[in-house]
Amino acid sequence: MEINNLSLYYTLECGQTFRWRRTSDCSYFGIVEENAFIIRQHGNIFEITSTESDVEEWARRYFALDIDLNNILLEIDRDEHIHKAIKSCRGLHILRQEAWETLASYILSANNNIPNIKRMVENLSQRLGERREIEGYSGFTFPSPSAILKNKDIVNKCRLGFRCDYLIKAAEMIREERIELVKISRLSYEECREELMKIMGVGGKIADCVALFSFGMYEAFPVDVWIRRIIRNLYFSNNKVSNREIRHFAMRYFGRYCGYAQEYLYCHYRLNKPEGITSQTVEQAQGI
DNA sequence: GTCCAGGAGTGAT
DNA sequence: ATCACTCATGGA
Repeated sequence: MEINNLSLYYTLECGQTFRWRRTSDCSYFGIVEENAFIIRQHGNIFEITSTESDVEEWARRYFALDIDLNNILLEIDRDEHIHKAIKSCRGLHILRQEAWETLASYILSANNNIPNIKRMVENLSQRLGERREIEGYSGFTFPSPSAILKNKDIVNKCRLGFRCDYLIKAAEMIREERIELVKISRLSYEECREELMKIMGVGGKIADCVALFSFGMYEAFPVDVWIRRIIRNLYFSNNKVSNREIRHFAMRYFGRYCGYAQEYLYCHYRLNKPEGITSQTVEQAQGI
């Protein structure tokens, strides 16, 4: 299918999802909900192979192709810093990911790094998810709350550290319907954030990640150590400033699509200056 | 051995 | 409200 202005590299490797693997020929293999996918990009032509029947409909939803990305980027393009990030991460879309997996993954992200988060998510999936295969690649679905609760002993062996209890308590809240993610997704952003923060192990940052990366609430601005550094450096002359102040500043400064500003800044400052990824690799992965 | 990683809970002030 | 401390794990 033809999709304009979508970069698989920036979209799948900017850190919003932990479930995609770049293959040797720079296509991507991943499991999303119940299905396995392989996506190949040649410029603006995307070849999607999947166990899912309607891949075009899936892609429209998952990559949020209904949004007007150019208009969003125009609105957040406030100065030369963000302008540079927008230009360098061309084609980065914020995904609409499944809510439970997103919540669980970001609970595991606390005081953790991306390779280790990926390892933990993969560990859980291998042990408690269902196997899916496509074109010789295989992976596992992310375990449901009930699958996790039926196998707490196995969860305890997944090396989740202090986050293990948080994950199990969150799964209990979901199963007991004390938290209903579908309902929460329909609330206003502020109410949504408040509800998510009732979950043990979910503070403001993780609530914002779920709101942004699952519910498409672009007014959310998650503040992690990297975005904190970036904002402090670019807009506060490295002066002392709290995470709350950073968040309020960014929401006011970038406006209703500040979540996109957050992701472009994060991606630009992390992914475009990576160790181990040469610019050549980047270009290959971009499908140039 | 030390420091850091897409933080959050707890308790003291 | 804001601080300091702690939490388990793996990599540099």
